[in-house]
Amino acid sequence: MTTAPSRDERRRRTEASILDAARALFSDTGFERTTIRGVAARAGIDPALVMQYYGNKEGLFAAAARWHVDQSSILDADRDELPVAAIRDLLSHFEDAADGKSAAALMRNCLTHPAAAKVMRDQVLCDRAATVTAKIDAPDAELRAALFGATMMGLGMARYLIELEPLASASREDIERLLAPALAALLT
Amino acid sequence: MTTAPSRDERRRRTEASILDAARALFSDTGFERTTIRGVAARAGIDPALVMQYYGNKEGLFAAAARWHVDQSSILDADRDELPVAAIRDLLSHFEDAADGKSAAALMRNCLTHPAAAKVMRDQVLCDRAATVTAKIDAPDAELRAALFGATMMGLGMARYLIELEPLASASREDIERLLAPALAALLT
DNA sequence: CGGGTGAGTCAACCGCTGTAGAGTGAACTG
DNA sequence: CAGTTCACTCTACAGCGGTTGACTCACCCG
Repeated sequence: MTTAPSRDERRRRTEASILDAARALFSDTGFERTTIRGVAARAGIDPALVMQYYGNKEGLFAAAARWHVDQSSILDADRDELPVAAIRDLLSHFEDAADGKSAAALMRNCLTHPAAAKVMRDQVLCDRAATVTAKIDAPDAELRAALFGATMMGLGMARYLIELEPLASASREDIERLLAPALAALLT
Repeated sequence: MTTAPSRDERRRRTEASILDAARALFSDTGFERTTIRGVAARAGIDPALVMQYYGNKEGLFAAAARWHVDQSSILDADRDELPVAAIRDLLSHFEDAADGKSAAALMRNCLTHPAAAKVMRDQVLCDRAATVTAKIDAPDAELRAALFGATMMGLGMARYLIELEPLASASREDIERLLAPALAALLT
């Protein structure tokens, strides 16, 4: 038998279970259809505790729906490697056990929730577009980068949120093989 | 001065103004944040009248958010014309004064509303993918068509819903010129 | 051991929103 | 002109859901 967890340990685990539950619900059913009561029930605690830790529903959402940009492999890829790097980056993001739900929660709500829309537009699309823009030397570089980003977003939504077949169950290799040339065509 | 409108005429105008108001709100703020009261206020009538005409909120949404597939120009395009035809089709759809709001309402909610998701997946993405699949003669035709559809969806969302610059204010010609080769690369 | 701190609970409030039912007055019909 | 239909309104209900404040109890510290 294990020793009883300390108070701090308990708190950390509770917060984590709240975030897990919130990510699952926000990413599956969206912000509006997710209720504090639902999150609390899934986490096995009282709704008021969620409020105590995150202030309000917006705060919970902000904590649960993030896009982890830490080490994106597109930063140190040159132009020819960019398509493959971007695809791998996106797929890894969604299939990562820890970050996947968080990314899905953000993307699921980016069309209907103001805060999610802002993060998506400013941090995800614009920042990456700037990176892409810097790497290509063609007229209309910004527009090409924006189309690049739009395509990647469409891929993520169709595969992971809408679960469009056969895209949803295709292998990473097949997606890379077919999509990379198309992305490359955007950059030249 | 004009003669007083007949009862039928009044009714038609009222229904149209309700649908207009509903499309504007559904496409701007999404299904959940749109209220029957808000629609009624915008249409200048009583909330109960909305219920009387459309039964409930779901019925109103179903009537307001549609994808008009009547004459899609991708049907009689051969493989080489497909990219340009698909782009023109999408842009026309959204920029059409009558259908644009309706299409935006559907797309805005396709990640968070079950009925919108179903229409988007089955009628828009799958049907068009089948059309595309039939026109290309390559291995992985279905997957290519799905990626094609995902890219088009990403374009629509980024340009019209997220309004990502410089994509949102780019000319149709520039988008065609840059994106068509990329789509073509998906089909070969 | 005894006071304090903080995790977690309970019960309740209250505004919003979808929805229902009765009512009203003007337009149509015979 | 009398009766009927129908567009439209008013009022009210009922449940859901975010949010709150007081409470309980176990753990930590001096």
